[in-house]
Amino acid sequence: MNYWLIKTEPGCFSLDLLKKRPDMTEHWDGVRNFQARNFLRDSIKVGDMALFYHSNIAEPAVVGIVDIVRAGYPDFTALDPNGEHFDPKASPANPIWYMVDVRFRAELPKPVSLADIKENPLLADMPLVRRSRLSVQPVSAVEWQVIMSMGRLTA
DNA sequence: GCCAACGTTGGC
DNA sequence: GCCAACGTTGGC
Repeated sequence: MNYWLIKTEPGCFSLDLLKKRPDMTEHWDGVRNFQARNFLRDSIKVGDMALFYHSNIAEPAVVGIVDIVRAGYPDFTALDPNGEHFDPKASPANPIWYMVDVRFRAELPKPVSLADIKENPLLADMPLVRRSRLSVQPVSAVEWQVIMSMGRLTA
């Protein structure tokens, strides 16, 4: 079982949206970065959990956690010429891009902001802090526990 | 809205 | 295969 952090802009895919449909899964699609793609395709497994991070807003923060309910499979949004995530190089035989399905698990009673994360020396090695724009990144067990505790979420 | 970081593209 | 130009991300 591994831990991850996935970023979304709440304008297009917010935790609230997931929360409203606790019994449904959602495709987490549109990732167009090779390093992130590799994690989605090769590393993320069913049963893994991910921190749900809202970016590109006034106070970017980890706002909740989601379960990975389906491991990497081809991101069909790359094949839709009218879609926002269309990639002319992708084809059914060579999908290039991958996505996973996630399901709402919990909301953090206290969102953990990027500022909070930067202040905590235990979290200094997170790619998030190292100014990476990576939209899917691994999280260590220790980092996970620290963020759970900062977010006042008890298992 | 600005701009720094950084990944990708394409000419050579 | 180098590297300049360009596009995107995302914090501020």
